[in-house]
Amino acid sequence: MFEILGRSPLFNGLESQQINTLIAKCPHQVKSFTKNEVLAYSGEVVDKAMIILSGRLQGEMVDFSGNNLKIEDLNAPQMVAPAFLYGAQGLFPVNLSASSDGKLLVIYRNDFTKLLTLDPRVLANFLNIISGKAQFLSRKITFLSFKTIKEKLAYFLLNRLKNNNMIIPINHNQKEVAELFGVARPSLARIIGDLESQGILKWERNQVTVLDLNALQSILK
Amino acid sequence: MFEILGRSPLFNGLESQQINTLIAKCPHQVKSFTKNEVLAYSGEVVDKAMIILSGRLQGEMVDFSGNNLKIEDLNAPQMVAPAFLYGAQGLFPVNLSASSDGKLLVIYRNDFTKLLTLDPRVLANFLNIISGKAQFLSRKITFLSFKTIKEKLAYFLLNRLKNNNMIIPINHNQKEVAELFGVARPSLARIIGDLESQGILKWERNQVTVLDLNALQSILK
DNA sequence: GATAAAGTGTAACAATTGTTACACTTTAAG
DNA sequence: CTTAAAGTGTAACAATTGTTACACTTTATC
Repeated sequence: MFEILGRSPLFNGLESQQINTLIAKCPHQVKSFTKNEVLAYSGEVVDKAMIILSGRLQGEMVDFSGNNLKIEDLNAPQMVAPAFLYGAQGLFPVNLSASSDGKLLVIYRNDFTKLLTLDPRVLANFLNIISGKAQFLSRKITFLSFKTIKEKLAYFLLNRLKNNNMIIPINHNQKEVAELFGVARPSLARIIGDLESQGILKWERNQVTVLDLNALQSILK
Repeated sequence: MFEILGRSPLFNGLESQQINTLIAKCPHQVKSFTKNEVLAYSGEVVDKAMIILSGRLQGEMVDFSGNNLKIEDLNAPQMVAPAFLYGAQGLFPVNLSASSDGKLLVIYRNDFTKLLTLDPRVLANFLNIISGKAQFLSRKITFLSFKTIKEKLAYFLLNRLKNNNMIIPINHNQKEVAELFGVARPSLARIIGDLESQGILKWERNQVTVLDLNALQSILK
């Protein structure tokens, strides 16, 4: 168990022995789950920290018609929904079920809070985890706020410019970039063609050359 | 100062005297700022916690052309960018400047981490603050993921259904709802009219009646 | 009750993207 | 080198939303 936990971001920087000592001071359970068992339903309160010790869980979004859409696999030593353990709306965002047999380390929220005070590294690690989630979501929102493919493409390219080097390596084909943007591949190709026609950029298979940086930037005004 | 901090969510549940004791144990500065002073630029590392004691700050998004768009006012006793203090990409998401003269409580990150270990209430409060941010952002992403106005409206209405009561009070006019969705008011009205024509709902000034719940739900398949 | 303001409904047209299809080009495999 | 597979470019048409304008309805004010 402590070897697995040693690989968890929550205990980054700690040795197995140190993790052992910490966990021993903290009320916890090791809970087994069996394949297809439902561990939590969307909308339920998250009142305990859960770290996967073995096996696999899956998170499924339930739409308003009752259909399930699998959105994420969770393996050891991942922590389940860390950003929902605290906060006024700390409800499971998805249905959580088991894809296989396995084990969970379970620590109730108040006990987990105490665990965080026992070692500043664990505290900082947990703060890093949930802050990282928030920052990822923040960046995603920036991207989703762009309404046109042209804006998405401009943002994508401008974010990859380095040291005023106008040649941007791209190791995705057009289909993959389109999927990244959530748009249709031919539609993306159309916009690329438009920007090429306007002399703003030159798109090749593994690289893009920005020809008119000002024009590209002003797409995002 | 401690009266102001007593109103900060970070110190919720603590008396002024307790806050006084905690802060005294923690290296900190009280920094003054003057109107129009730039306190931080977008992209700079967030290495200290900053809590406004007096005055007002504003966060401005800088687009790629260098234009500033004011997005947020911050007053006492708010904390500046709490979700960016930890995490690998903990960079200021905006330019931060002063709208007036005022004062900030400044605590460097490592010292702030230690402060969090001194009182489990403060720790839980901070975890609540940044977890709440993540949860808010997560909900926003759900909404932004809807591509059509019909989907946005279905989600908006289904989220307001309570106790199988098909009458939903709406205390926004169409213009306000359209702004909430980030769409054009006539376009929203068009979709409302479409759904009314289909017998799915009846839209009145202060309320909406859901006439065909199944149809509304299946918009979100 | 009359008038003004605010809110709503709708039409015409423009802009953007999605979908489907297929031709062409490039890359990979044998 | 040849063939097959993958990637790209483009067209035609459909779907959705935005913009502008204005008529109509409802609400607020005097």
